[in-house]
Amino acid sequence: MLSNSTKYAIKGVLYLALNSDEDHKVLVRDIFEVVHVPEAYLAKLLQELSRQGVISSTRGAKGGFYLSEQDRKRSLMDIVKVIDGERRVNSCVMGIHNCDMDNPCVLHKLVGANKSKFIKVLENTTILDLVEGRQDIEEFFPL
Amino acid sequence: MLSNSTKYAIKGVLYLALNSDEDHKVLVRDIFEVVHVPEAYLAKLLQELSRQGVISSTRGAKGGFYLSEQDRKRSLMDIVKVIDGERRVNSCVMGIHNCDMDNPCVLHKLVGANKSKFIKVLENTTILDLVEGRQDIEEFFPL
DNA sequence: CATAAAAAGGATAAAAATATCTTTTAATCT
DNA sequence: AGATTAAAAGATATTTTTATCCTTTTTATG
Repeated sequence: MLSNSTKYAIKGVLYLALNSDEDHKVLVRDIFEVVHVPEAYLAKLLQELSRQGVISSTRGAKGGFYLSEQDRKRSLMDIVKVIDGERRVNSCVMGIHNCDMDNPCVLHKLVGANKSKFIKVLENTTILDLVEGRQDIEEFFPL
Repeated sequence: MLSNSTKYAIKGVLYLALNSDEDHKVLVRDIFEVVHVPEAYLAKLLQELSRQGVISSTRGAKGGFYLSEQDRKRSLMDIVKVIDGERRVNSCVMGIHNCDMDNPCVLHKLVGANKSKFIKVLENTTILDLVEGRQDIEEFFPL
């Protein structure tokens, strides 16, 4: 359902949520070991998230990646959409053509309810929610 | 969550459930177009299912794939396990090491309940259930 | 303004998943 | 027995995903 890339991206963003802000930018070099994602690959993922406005970054000396206050209000789904694309998430669990939430196949009836909830969770949970103790982020590390 | 291969396999088995029995074996050649899976690839998947005893087959003239009465009592999870392997299904949604249903990470708390239900559905739904109108299989074709 | 720091971008490589092709083995039917 | 049919098995090819490397551009600062 979620690609490894998306999982990596979420881990990276959670790290930023815990360790960065406008004044404390973070280098990929400092994240990748903690979250167990290859440095260059994590860089690529964060770059893409930044390009799409889901996270923030500045180049050059004293630069790095960080989360603005706005960024923290992003949902997990925002990350998923950037990395996996909307299609992957919304498409039929069974890969059946012409089948989606509105026009479900048998397997959807069986499984779709769960999937819908899963998607809603992703949509309704922000980075902030996760960090602000609504979920106990501590347990999340080491990732 | 489910690989394409597993989805293909489920489609193939459902076709067998609807169109085969001990006396009416079915050739891959007759299935693949209906379920929209490449012939040789579907053959591979069905062979594996047969080898693992989830479906039945005989070689040679009058041979083919079919579902015995026993086979029909198999759960969807049995198919998933053969094709994707147990690990893939049971492993952490987030790919976090040392995290599973018993020892869940944050994302598990968030998402795990849905996943558990999803798994239970797969475990508790047999081929027979799907075919015997407990689920309306007709809608399932064309796959 | 020079230099160093850091993300961005492009091109390539490796691995995994998906798919195909060819040969072998087993069953059935003259 | 021999011919034919069809799955099983093995080898190979393609595509997608994941990952790395190297160069370029941007920015801050001494």
